[in-house]
Amino acid sequence: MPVQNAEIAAMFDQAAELLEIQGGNQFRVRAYRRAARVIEGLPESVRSLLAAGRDLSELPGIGKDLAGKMADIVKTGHFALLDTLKKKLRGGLGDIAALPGLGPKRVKLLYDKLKVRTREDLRRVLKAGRLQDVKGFGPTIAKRLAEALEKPRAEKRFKLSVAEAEAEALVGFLHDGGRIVVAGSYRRRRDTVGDLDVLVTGEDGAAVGDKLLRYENIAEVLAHGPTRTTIILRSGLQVDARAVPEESYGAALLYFTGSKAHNIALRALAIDRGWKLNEYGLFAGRRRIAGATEEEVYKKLGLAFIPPELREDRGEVALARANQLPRLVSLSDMRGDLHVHSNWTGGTATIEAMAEGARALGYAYIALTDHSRRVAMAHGLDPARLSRQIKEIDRLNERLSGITVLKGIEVDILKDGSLDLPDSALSKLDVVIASVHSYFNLSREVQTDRVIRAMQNRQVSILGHPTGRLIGERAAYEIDMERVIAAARVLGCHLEINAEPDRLDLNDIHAYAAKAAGVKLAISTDAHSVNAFSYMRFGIDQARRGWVAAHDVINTRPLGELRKLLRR
DNA sequence: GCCGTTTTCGGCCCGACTGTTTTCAGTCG
Repeated sequence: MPVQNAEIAAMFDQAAELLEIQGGNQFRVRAYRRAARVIEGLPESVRSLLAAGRDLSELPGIGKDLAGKMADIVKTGHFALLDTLKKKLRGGLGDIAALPGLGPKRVKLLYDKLKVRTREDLRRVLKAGRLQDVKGFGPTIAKRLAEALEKPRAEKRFKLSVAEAEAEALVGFLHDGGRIVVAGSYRRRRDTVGDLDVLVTGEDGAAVGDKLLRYENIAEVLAHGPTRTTIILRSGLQVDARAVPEESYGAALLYFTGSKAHNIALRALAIDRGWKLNEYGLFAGRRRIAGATEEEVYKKLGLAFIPPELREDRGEVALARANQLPRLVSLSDMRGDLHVHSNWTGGTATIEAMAEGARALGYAYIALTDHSRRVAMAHGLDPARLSRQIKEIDRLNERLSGITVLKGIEVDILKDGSLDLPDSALSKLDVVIASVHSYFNLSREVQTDRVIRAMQNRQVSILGHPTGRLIGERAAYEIDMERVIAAARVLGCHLEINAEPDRLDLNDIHAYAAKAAGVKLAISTDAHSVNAFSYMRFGIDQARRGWVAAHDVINTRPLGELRKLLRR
């Protein structure tokens, strides 16, 4: 089992935490954390970068030392420094460091004074009332820790679509004529959101916080000051509301949107010029030289405007400086939806209703891609029903104007990589999506071979939801996406970004890798109802996060061009 | 531990809020 990037990142994060607790150099700690973020965001595995002879120290935030450590980890599966750190602390302290109010200093104190290492240890000293003996621990912290220990350890992230519903309700409640915007990872359109960062402008910041406290869905108030209020909603979603004066709006939006790494990169640019950047503006000495808008701040720093989806410190700052940012795909570029179901196989609407719904959105075409027979639950199509459906679509197209319904199928990839319908049936279609809906737990190698074999069938135009993940419910199946992308490029097969908000599959990183490899993408909703066409925006979000431009996406093309791209 | 249009040493983002303080350290984002 090769070491995954996520595992290397986790090792670096753990090492950072333990170094911090031991009072190590804070900048060394930060270096490990930054490296972890960089590794997580890599479109290729560290293993294959090494195999290709690439110099890891060329990656941002990775120097000679960390490059060597990454190579060691890939080679041995172990991170020697982490093992040493753990040994020093008798197995590590990560268990309690995640508790609210416990940072590195207090964790160290607890260990030094009371030998507390685990949640169990902490529970014991709390019960014995020994926490008061330690300087810096008062009754309030003790109470909060006791409460946190009772709660399940849910560090939960919320699906973007769920966070969006919460955010829209909250903004509706808070809206008061002034500016109000939800920033943070929500504005960067990450596929999951940990909390909502709400920014408001106005003279009376305290009034906004006060109003927030009257919101009906509050479970808990964590902090409430004159400019900042933090609450937890009943859903468990945390909300940080921050009020700033109008002239600081842009700087505050920038700061609150993040990512943290992106902000640090911008602040470093400011320092280079002898300036200071904070949430109130860009300052030369005490003079504010920018801050009312984000555009203004970027311009002063010598950068093109960077769309929020790109602000992950993955090279966007350098490209903005060279004015070479990609022109990202947007919803208005989309001319059709290539993954659409009807009531023939489990959808809620007729083919005609889906076509009408798509036309109302301004689309020029949809591909009707119902399930194949293997998906018995949805009454998937066999060759005979597929033939009938084809005839129905032909008749429909004669009647319809302003939209074309392409004939398609979402054909199941069987266990051995063969397809659920014979070529004789598939060859009558305009669009064939091949998807995995079974045998999720094959080994990485077998699963990858299976999917690539399916793509080798020249009838297949698109690989559907390529990793099979359901956010928060089912992890992606084991699959070597680098091999899949390489095969897609050679075979001329397209990859799907499935925009269904539970899927968002490919994710942003894989989309970036596909684009970088020259593989074209289809962004499609997998709609089972007319309303579900609106999911397209979530797919666009992830594509934009993956630096995808309109010309990288096949369903931005006019129908004639699309037809050529679908032929292999 | 990283990094460089003040380059191989000496910097490294910045402010709000809380609790425990008696002027501020720790945590958090």
